Amino acid sequence: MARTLITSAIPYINGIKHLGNLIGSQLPADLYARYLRARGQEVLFLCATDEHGTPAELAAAKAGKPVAEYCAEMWEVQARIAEGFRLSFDHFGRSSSPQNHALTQHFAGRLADAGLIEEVTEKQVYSNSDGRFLPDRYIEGTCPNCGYDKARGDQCENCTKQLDPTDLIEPRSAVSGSTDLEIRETKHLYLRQSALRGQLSDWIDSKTDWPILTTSIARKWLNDGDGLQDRGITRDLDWGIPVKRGDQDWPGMEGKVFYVWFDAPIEYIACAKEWTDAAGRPDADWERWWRTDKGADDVRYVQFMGKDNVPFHTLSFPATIIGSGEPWKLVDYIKSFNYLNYDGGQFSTSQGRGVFMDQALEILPPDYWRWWLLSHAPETSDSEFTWEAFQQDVNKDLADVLGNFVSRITKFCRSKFGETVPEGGAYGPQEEALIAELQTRLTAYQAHMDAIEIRKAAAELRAIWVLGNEYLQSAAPWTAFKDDPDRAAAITRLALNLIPVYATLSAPFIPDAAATMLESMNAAPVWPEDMADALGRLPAGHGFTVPDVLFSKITDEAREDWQTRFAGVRT
RNA sequence: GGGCCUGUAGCUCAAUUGGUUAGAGCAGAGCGCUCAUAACGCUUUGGUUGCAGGUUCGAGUCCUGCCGGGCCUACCA
Repeated sequence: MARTLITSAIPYINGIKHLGNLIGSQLPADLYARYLRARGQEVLFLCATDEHGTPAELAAAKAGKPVAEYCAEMWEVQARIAEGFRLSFDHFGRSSSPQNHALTQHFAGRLADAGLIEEVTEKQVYSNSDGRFLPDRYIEGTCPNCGYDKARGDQCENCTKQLDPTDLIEPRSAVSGSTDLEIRETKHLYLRQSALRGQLSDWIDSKTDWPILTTSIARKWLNDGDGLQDRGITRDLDWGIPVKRGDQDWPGMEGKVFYVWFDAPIEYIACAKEWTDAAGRPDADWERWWRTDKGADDVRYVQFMGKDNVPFHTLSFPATIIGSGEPWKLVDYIKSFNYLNYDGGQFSTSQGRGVFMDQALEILPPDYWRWWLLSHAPETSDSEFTWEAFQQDVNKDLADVLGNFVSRITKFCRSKFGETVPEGGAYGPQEEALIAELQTRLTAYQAHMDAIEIRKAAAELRAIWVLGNEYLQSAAPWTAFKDDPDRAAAITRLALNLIPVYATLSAPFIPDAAATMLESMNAAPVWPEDMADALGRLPAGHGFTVPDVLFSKITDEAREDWQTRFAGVRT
C-alpha cells in the first residue's frame, strides 16, 4: 500500500495563530492527509509547536512565567484549537521534547564527525540590563541613512537599507529600551552548508515537479553572491537544546543552545518518535517512516509551509540530513503557499490584526472556515479575506448548494415516502447521464487532489454538489409523483444515494458536516471508485433521518457585528 | 539596490505551457420551478488580458521597456 508522510510547518509557540497561518500550512496539510486516508493510503501526519528562540523567552517574560511553563501552557492552547479545526494530526509534538533534544544533539555530533561543523568566534551585542545577548533585530536606534528613529539592527524599515547593529546611532535594546549595551565576543558553531552546495544544487535540480515558487527561492540562496553561506546553528540563550556532540559535552560551548531553526525541522523526525513512545511502541514503528534503511524507501514525504519557510526546508534541513551521512528520508514534494491578507492589509500576530484561530471558532463551526480558506488558498499569489466575500461564498456554497440539496431531498422523501429509501422504478437515461457526469468530475477532482491543487479541487467538488441540484430540477420527482410514483421513487432513491457520496468526497474539506450527513443516512464512508456502484449502495427500505440544517446562513447582522469587532486591534 | 512572483469581467479566480470566438463562480438582468435553508434550475449582460513596442502565419502565454502589487535578501521565526 502506498504510504505518505505529511508534515505541516510547525507553528511558533508565542501566541495563538491567525487564519493566515492556518491556511499557510496546517489546513492544507490536513486536507491532503484526510484525502489520502479516504483513498486507502497509509498516512502519517505530524505537526508540533516550535518552542525555542528569543521570542518565546520574551513572551514568557511578558506573561510573568518561566519559559518552560509558558510553552507547556501554550502547547495545550494550540493543541485544543487544532482539535477545534479538526486538524487530524497523528501526533502534535513539541520541539522541546526529550526526543528532539537527543536527536538534535545526535545530528550535531554526526555533522561534526563529518567535518561539517566549524567553530567561529564573533562579536555580538550584549545588553547588561536585560542580561542577554540580543539578535540584531532586537536592537533599535536611529538609522544613519535616513534618520528614522526606530530602525532595527538588521535593517531600517523606513528606507530598507541593510544595517549592522553597530551602524545605529544611539542604539538601545528593543526589549527594555536600555542603552547599556556592549559588544562581547562569543563562540558559535556554524554548519558548513557551503561544502554541501553541489549536492543540494543537484538535488534541487532533480525536483522538476516542484512549484516554481519553491525552487526559485532555493536557487537564489544557492547561487546568490558567493553561493550558499555557512550558517550559525547555536545561540547564547537559556531556553533551548543544550549544545552537545551526540551525548558528549562540547568543550567551549557550555551554556549555549542550538539555534531554533536547527532543531525545529529535526522535530519533524523526533515527533514521530514522540508518537510511538507515547503509545509504548517500538522505534521500528516510527523508523519505517523516516529511515530508508528501515522500510521508508517506499514512503512519499510531502511538506506544507508558507513561502517564508522555504529556504530552511529546501536547504538548511536537507543539509543537516545529507551531512549526517545517515539514511534519513528527504522530502519528496514541497507545497508552499503565499499569504492570506485581511481586508486590505496583512494579518499580523504582533499587531493583533485579523481573525485569530480561537476567535474564529468562537463565532462559527470549523467547517465554515475550512471551506472558505481552502477554496481560497493562496496558491499562486497572495489572496484576501473580506467579511463580505466570506459571508457570500459560505452561504452560497455550503448552505444553498450543498446543505439545501440534502435538505430538499430528505424532506421530499419524508413527506412522500417516509424516512426510508423508496422502492420501485429503475434508473433510466437521465440517471445514466448523471452518473457519467459525476464520474468525469470525480476523476478531475481526484486529479486535483492528487496534485494538491486545492482551489481547483474545491471548485470541482462544488460542481459535483451542483449536479445534484441540476438533476433534481430536471427530473422533478415532485411532478413525477403525481402520475408515476415509481418514477419518483427511483429519482428519490438516486438523490438520497448522492448524500453519502457527497459526504465522503467532501469530508477532507468539511469533516463535521460530512459526518452528520453519513450519520443521518446511516451510511459508512466508502470512496466512490465507481459511481454507478456507489449510487446503488443505499437499497430500497434503508432507513434514514432528516438531518438538522447542515449550515445555517451568516446573517447581515452577524457579519456586520464581526466586521466591527475584528476591525481593530486585539487586546 | 538585487532576485523572484504577480497584474485577465464590478469581485474571486481559470485558460491543456504559442493555436479557432479568453472561460467559471459570485454579484447584476430576465425566465422557469415549488421538493427545499426566499433555497434550486435555465438564459443572459460584463474584457483593447496594466501600458507601449517587438518576435511569429498566430501572443493572455515568448522578448524589451515602463507602471502597479507582493515576497525574500541569510541574527524574527
